[in-house]
Amino acid sequence: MGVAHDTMLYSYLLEPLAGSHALEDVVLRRLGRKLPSALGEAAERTRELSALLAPEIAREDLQRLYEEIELPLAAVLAEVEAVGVRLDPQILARMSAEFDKELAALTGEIYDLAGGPFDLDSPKQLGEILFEKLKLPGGRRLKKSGQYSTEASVLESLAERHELPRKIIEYRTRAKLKSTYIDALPRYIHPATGRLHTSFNQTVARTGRLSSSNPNLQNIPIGDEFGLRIRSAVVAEKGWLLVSADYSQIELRVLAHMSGDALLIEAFTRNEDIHSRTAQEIFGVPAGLQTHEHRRMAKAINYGVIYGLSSFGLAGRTGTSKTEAQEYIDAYFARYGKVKEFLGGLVEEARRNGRVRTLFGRLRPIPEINSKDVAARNRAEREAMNTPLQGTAADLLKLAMVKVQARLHREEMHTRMILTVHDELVFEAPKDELARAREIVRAEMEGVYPMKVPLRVDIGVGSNWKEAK
DNA sequence: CGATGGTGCGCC
DNA sequence: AAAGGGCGCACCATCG
Ligand SMILES: Nc1ccn([C@H]2C[C@H](O)[C@@H](COP(=O)(O)OP(=O)(O)OP(=O)(O)O)O2)c(=O)n1
Ligand SMILES: [Mg+2]
Ligand SMILES: [Mg+2]
Repeated sequence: MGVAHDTMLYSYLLEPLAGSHALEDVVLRRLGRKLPSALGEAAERTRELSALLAPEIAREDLQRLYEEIELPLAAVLAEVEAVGVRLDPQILARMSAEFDKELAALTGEIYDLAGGPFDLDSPKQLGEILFEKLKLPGGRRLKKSGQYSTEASVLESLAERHELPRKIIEYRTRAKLKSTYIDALPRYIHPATGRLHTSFNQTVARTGRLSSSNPNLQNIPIGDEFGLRIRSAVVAEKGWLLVSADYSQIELRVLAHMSGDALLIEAFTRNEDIHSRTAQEIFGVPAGLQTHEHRRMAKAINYGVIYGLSSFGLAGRTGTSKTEAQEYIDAYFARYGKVKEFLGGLVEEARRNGRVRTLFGRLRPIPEINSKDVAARNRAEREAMNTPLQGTAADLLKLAMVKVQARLHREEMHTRMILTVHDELVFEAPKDELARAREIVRAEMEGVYPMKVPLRVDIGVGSNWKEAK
């Protein structure tokens, strides 16, 4: 027997902002009573709940999203979680010892520079040392706690006045990698399978994205050499290979489709790389000479500008003046005229309906859109601009997951899906199935849903995740 | 002692 | 952080 009504998915689709969609909470919220502990009565309440929610799903036009995407996806996710990923604990064990030494040395240097020991993991203590004891300039106060801000960008701005801030940044970066990944991940290896089994949460993100927890495998480092080493610890079984398939410039392509902007559509029809072009424009580096870091920063700028980055924010990130930043933003939207119109239309839609939808009809309420609090309202406008694009990209990947998995099953392949990261799927394939697996993945992902622009997927293969990307 | 809030930061 | 969006986790500080 299959599943007919999934109240958790119903609830999430109807109220994506709700904090919980656990049966107990949904019964309380929607039926106004406590879920009985007696199983027979609990079953009655559950049936009553599904009878309430199913027609609402239909009224809100969420039926196809539920039947064709979310419900079949739940089964796919269960499989992906059960398969798990292999981790090479030796790579991380070596790094742990290495980081121990490095962190100890950094700690000593920092105490010397600070004129005494303190808790390096305490931003509160660090702030007092920097701005009171050492009397460094600035000292912006945080809103909620009144503490001094000690985040990396603040420390960076202090770096020319004192050696300490750089050391702190170095310490923080190393400590973060060690505590969150190097030491934490091996503890999650399941004794029975010898693999890592994350949870992919289907009812958490307000835009329709999936999230991953315990452990989170959607934020495995990639940034610098150490990050790459950590990523290389996610490995394929002997005789198998990892295949990574990541949509190229996905939300930009979604934007091109939804806005209908001719120039953006033409760019993708010509197979151009907008991130790389932005890198060239901002840093003056031609495509051939760009590092991953260049493209990554350019990507952040592209999405930042689209989703409401201010001239202040852009100037802070690029080091240019606020005036120049504003000129860049203006030029950006002047170039893509219909993009500006389209984003404005989303804000209008939110004002009118109190909510926005993705291409597939997924809903997100924007409750603060008419707020009198300027900050809250501005934030709501940015949410209204972001959600249809981020959410449509999520819908596309979810649909692709369902299709790819169906195809792998239908063709009785041994290739298995092991990870999903927003616009990327990772598979583990037996070496002799590799070519076929690649074909299937590319075909199903690129053909998932025909759009005004082609969808492109970058596919890589390797014995570990770093190599495959 | 555990829960909660805040800060900071890893990724997309 | 006043002003890209979306997450989860580690750690400190504080509260009850
Ligand atoms: N700083 C960032 C990075 C990513 N994203 C969103 C938009 C991207 O489309 C999506 C997927 O992230 P990718 O890193 O895969 O970015 P792209 O798909 O745009 O580029 P690429 O061609 O490198 O895959 O996540 C974002 O909003 N802000
Ligand atoms: Mg991508
Ligand atoms: Mg990606």
